[in-house]
Amino acid sequence: MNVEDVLRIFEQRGFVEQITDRALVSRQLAAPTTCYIGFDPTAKSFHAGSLLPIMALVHMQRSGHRPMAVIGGGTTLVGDPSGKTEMRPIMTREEIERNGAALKAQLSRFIDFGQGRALMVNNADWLTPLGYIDFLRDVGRHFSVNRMLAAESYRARLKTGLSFIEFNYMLLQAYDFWYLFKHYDCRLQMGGNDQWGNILAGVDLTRRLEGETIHGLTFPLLTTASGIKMGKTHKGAVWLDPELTSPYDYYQYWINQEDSDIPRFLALFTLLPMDEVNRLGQLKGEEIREAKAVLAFEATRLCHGKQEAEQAKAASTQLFGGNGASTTADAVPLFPIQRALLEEGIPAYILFEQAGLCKSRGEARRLIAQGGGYLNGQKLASHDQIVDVKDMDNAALLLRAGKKRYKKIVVD
RNA sequence: GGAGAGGUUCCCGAGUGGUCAAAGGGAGCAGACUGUAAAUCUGCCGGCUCAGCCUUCGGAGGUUCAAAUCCUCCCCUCUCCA
Repeated sequence: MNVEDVLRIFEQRGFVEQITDRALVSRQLAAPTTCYIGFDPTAKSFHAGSLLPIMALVHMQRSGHRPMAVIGGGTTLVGDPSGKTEMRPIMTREEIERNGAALKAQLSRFIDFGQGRALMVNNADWLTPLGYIDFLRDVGRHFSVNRMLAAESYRARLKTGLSFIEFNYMLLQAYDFWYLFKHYDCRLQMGGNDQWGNILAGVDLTRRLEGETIHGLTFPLLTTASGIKMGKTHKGAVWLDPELTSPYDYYQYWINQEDSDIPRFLALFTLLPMDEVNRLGQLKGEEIREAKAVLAFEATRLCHGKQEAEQAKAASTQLFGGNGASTTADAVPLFPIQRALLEEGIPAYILFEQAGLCKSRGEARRLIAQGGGYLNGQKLASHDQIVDVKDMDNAALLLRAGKKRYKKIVVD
């Protein structure tokens, strides 16, 4: 198979923060290489924050390499302290296993696991049978506590406290890398920059145990231009699971990104050729909206498929296209309500709360009082205005909270 | 194990007997301005049947007309010592 220069692709697209040795990695990647990224099964779905590593695996595969996704079923039992200020709650095995299975299915949307073109393994398989004494003798002896304490990831935790179980995390991840090298000839580990210390530990361990040099590469830790962690919104995380975050909301998440993030995000989160990325990235002023629409469409297409992406785009165009919103828009999140309730009539603020547009009735009252509540495009004058069947339009009601949040109410 | 400091509303952080649903900042929400952007300005920002009521200041008791504030016990965190 023809191997493309994936390192150059990574560099052009902004995937690289640190690299163990550029020349060596470049040489390694001249031939098909097995590489891995670890994912923590702490939830049953990935969120937008995991998209960067996922895209990295996509590029690896497209360039003729063999990506491995390692589900951290074993390491999650311990809890990675890197980049955290608090100890993470330790999860039960059942939870972790359930999550791992769901993540596997989700990753298959991005990567082809057929015919050994990519692999997915769970480190619980080799970590849980480890014996403590053997592990200490074989692996523990190669680690210098002095050096571990010097690592940024631990240094930050020294102030707030670090439990012994967390302190062991680095050894386990190092052992993973060695194990994957040994059993799958995996020679490159990638990860977020907070993983740098852990990756190096694996490289070191493998050198000591095998006398072989393997490699590491980290991605920049993405924050949006306003410094917020990637993939978070007021509603919490933006999930890749359409049940948790609808394709419409997913599309909206991307199209609402700040101007200054657009060039970077187009390179990272779409597969468009760099010529196109550069062209779109140079648009100025109002034209940036075009670039945002492309970003949103491409990102949604990668995650949910073309059809969903087109629906999300159509709904967004209708809702925000200037002609005013209408109940005919498809793909707007629905909220079913019992017919009887609507026939009786329901105060507007209660409807907003029930449809999930407001967290509490009090919030709904405030929203409407401040002029942010709309019914079928009409501003609501009073929070206790009664909404009933007579307000239906095309057998639906279109609620809007503020400028951007829509919900279509349909009869159950 | 010993000594000290501390646990406040989503986060940071004031408050040390009533005027406290609790300063200030951040985040968030809404309005204005715009381009479904940013910045800025304004308002909101525990719940409810909302000019009133109910539940909050680590947990459980107690003192008091009245407690986030005082007392007792317990849990947890941090610092120093062992």
